Amino acid sequence: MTSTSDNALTNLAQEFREALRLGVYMFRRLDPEGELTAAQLSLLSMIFDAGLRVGDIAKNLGIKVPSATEQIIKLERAGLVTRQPDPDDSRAVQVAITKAGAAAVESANQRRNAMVAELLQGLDSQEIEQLAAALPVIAKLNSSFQN
Amino acid sequence: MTSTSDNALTNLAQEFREALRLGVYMFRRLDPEGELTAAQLSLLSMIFDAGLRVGDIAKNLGIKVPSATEQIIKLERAGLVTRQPDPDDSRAVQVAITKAGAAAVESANQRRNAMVAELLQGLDSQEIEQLAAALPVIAKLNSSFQN
DNA sequence: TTTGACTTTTAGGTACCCTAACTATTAGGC
DNA sequence: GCCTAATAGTTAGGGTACCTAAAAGTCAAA
Repeated sequence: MTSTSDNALTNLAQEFREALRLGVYMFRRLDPEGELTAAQLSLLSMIFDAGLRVGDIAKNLGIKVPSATEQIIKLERAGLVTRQPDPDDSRAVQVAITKAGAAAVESANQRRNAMVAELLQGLDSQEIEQLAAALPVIAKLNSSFQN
Repeated sequence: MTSTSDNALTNLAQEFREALRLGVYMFRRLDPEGELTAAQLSLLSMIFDAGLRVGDIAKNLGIKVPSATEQIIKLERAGLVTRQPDPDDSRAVQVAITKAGAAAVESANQRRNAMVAELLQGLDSQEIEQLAAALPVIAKLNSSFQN
């Protein structure tokens, strides 16, 4: 009989979903005047250190390949990434960040982090600790939800 | 000198944003075959117990009134909500859930909660506690980010 | 060397959000 | 009792970011 713990887990699931739902809105509203949208920043951050192929980007973002292509083309037009055929596989395309792209990422991250950090100042030290302790758990959940 | 704690807060902000970013994708993929989209479920859940006016719904969802109107009209066409003029204020519109709407919410919540609960089973008891402790904190952050 | 599997792009849609402008109703000052 | 200002919602038009289906090019293996 695990019905009690099952139920507790379901309640937690409900709360988690609710927190996530609101988080979606918060995430979207962070720095809406900024030079990069949330989706663009996510993509650029991913290739910040090393270039990736379109398929890898799509996979890491959790979106389909055509959606990734679309974003990448927009970023290329804005001069923030380059697209070059993969020397080892001519079917594939290597996407790399440009200097302008890297600068945009850093500036956007700075602005958004400052906004969130300001929100965090409304928390007391215990809440800060609770949040910090849970972030790795959430990251684990996110990574365990593949497909 | 608060530069050290400022920096810690900024790091936490970065981690939090990252968790949220991944959470957005997870949230989007929950039960994509379901009868209700995530946005529809959020709206219907909100009026599950008692009807609300369009403006209240928009406010609670964190979206603008025209966006709420649009969703509500779609739900009305699907037979999941009703729209009736507020007897106390003829400008206002009361949105209430129908039986079909309530049934759809319960079924959708059940499916989604089950999916998340299954993910939660991959956590140990300490991680469960850490997550549970942080959810109210995240809710507080979400609600403190208005506009 | 042909066939089937991959990688990406193109084409056409959909969901969900926005601002600006409009209609209808209410409420307050005179 | 009016006129005006504020409020509630809808309509119109637009944008972002996702999707599926299908096409085009390349690879790899029988």
